[in-house]
Amino acid sequence: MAYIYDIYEENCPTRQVLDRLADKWALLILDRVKHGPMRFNHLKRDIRGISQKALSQTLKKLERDGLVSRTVHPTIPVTVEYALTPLGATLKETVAAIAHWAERHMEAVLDAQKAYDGAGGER
Amino acid sequence: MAYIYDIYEENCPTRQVLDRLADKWALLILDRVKHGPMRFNHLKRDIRGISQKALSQTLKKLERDGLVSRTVHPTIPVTVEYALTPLGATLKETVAAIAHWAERHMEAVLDAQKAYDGAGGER
DNA sequence: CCGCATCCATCTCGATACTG
DNA sequence: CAGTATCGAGATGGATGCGG
Repeated sequence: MAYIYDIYEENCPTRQVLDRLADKWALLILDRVKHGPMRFNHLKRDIRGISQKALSQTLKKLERDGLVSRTVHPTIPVTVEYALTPLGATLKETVAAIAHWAERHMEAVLDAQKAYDGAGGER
Repeated sequence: MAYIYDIYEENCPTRQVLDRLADKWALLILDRVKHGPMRFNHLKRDIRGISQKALSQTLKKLERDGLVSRTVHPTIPVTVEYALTPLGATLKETVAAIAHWAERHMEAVLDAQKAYDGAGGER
């Protein structure tokens, strides 16, 4: 299987996109938002362990990449909703595939880690 | 679609696996290695921009996770080959899906970035 | 050829505090 | 509610030199 672009080349545009996806928080946010719009603090509450800063930064990147939309409702106080854009929606299946792989093979990975650490890691 | 584990929970084992995959170099290495065993310096040459340190570290993580195998051939000088394990092979399709999404939608992302930067980014 | 050790610049991240 | 600003700590990355 060949690529149109050489993804092993530096500065390959595909790599830049790959870099964005290769982000722990980005994947979780995309997965969390795929069922419908969500507010900032709702995301922050749901995605345990993410700091406000990381959430803010990651959302901004995703917005810049056109994957997530940001809608401000002029209520008092303001509410801001984040949702998948049509472009972002095309990622749904891929993100789900990653998450499900992680689920299915998590135990095997954990076992491999144990075996590895037990074999050569101890001193 | 529900998950067996709550991937939004901290310390969820699935998240740990996700974190490993959410790595720029890991994805590139897995993709590069999926057609057969490769030597260390071959990988280093092919994956432009990766430092020896990053390659070495990422390979070790992948080996620990049981995704990549490391085989030392006692030649002089030694040659070391890295290959997908059976577990790693189950990731082939998923990694390919990510890479192909990046390829297909790269232009849209680049356009979105341009629009975003042009609209509110300039000062 | 493979890869670890070290040094050092850089960056990222989390916690905290403050604004519209 | 939804962020931005700031700061210090820790992780990360590249460059270099050495050893098996």
